[in-house]
Amino acid sequence: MVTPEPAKSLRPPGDATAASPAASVDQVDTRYLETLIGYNARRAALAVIGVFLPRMAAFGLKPVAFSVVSLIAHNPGITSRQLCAALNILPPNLVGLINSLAQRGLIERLPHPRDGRAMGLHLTEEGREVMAQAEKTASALEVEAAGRLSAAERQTLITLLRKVYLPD
Amino acid sequence: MVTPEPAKSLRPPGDATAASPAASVDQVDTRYLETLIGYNARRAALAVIGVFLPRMAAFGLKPVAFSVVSLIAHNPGITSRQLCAALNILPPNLVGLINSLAQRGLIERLPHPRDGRAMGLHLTEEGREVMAQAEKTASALEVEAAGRLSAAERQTLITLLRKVYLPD
DNA sequence: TATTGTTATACTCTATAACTATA
DNA sequence: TATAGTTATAGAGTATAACAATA
Repeated sequence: MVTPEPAKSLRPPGDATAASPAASVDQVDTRYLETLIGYNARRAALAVIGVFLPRMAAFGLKPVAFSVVSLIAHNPGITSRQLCAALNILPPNLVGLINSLAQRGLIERLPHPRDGRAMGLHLTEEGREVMAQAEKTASALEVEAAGRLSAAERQTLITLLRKVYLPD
Repeated sequence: MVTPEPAKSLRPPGDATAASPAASVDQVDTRYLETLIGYNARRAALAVIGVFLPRMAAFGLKPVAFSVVSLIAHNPGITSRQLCAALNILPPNLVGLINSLAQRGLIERLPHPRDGRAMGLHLTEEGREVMAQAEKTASALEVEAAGRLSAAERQTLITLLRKVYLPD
């Protein structure tokens, strides 16, 4: 018998890097990747978005669109440039989104009170109604997406994540 | 004077939703979005990737490629299908990546010991050398990316993130 | 019949350069 | 000159359908 028995899923605590050339893998060892914040943050974000997408499809809002409309709701008169800075979006990529939101009647562009180049963004009455429901859904969805976390753990997680991506 | 004074950055604790039609925004209020785990996780992941990309460009490895090579390093003989399942990648999107890694001489495909359809993936000697440096860089980069977090906080963050995206 | 790896392809997301109008 | 918004376009990332070889 040249072929060894299938490797047991339990590997030495050190590592499994040294193995025979023709080895096969039973249980995939992801322990190293799981020591990296970037890896875990990305996996967690994609998992939450996976729950977010089908639920928010009822409102026709994908994650970025939801963020944009939410910021307009809480910052009446915000400009495209301010949205881009706050959400790390590039201006050309926001144009189409703003257009479609305006066409759907969720937002409207009013002239900026002090800068003739800029447009202040505001929710329409329909936009306010849709967003009230959408934010309610998004907040409820949090519990479902992070079902194994207690309220205190959720707060801790958010605090730590903000420390990662916020300057200072 | 019809135009009101620019709104102060301090807003009432309740919210700033109600404001005059022609209002302009001084400081953008992102407090609602920051109550959402998905929003924070996505922002944090993008921030870490922003540090990761230029540093790992020296090895010619972007995040997904790094994850793939790392899993091959720690799981010699892993198959494409297993990589896809572990990293949530779709098979057609892995083909080109595996090809380029093989062409660069970092990995090699050996026949699977017990499944004639599958190929076991292994690092070459050069792949082992590159990956040793790459993982060293990635781990050092963690401290830089999460500079404001203590070691204990980093561990807490990782534990909480895993609870979000891992089943069970 | 089910699965591995693959091709072809489409769709979405993100990035860069350049233009206009206002400041 | 600098900035807000826009256009056009390119590139990267991600998705589905269908196929050949093997289980």
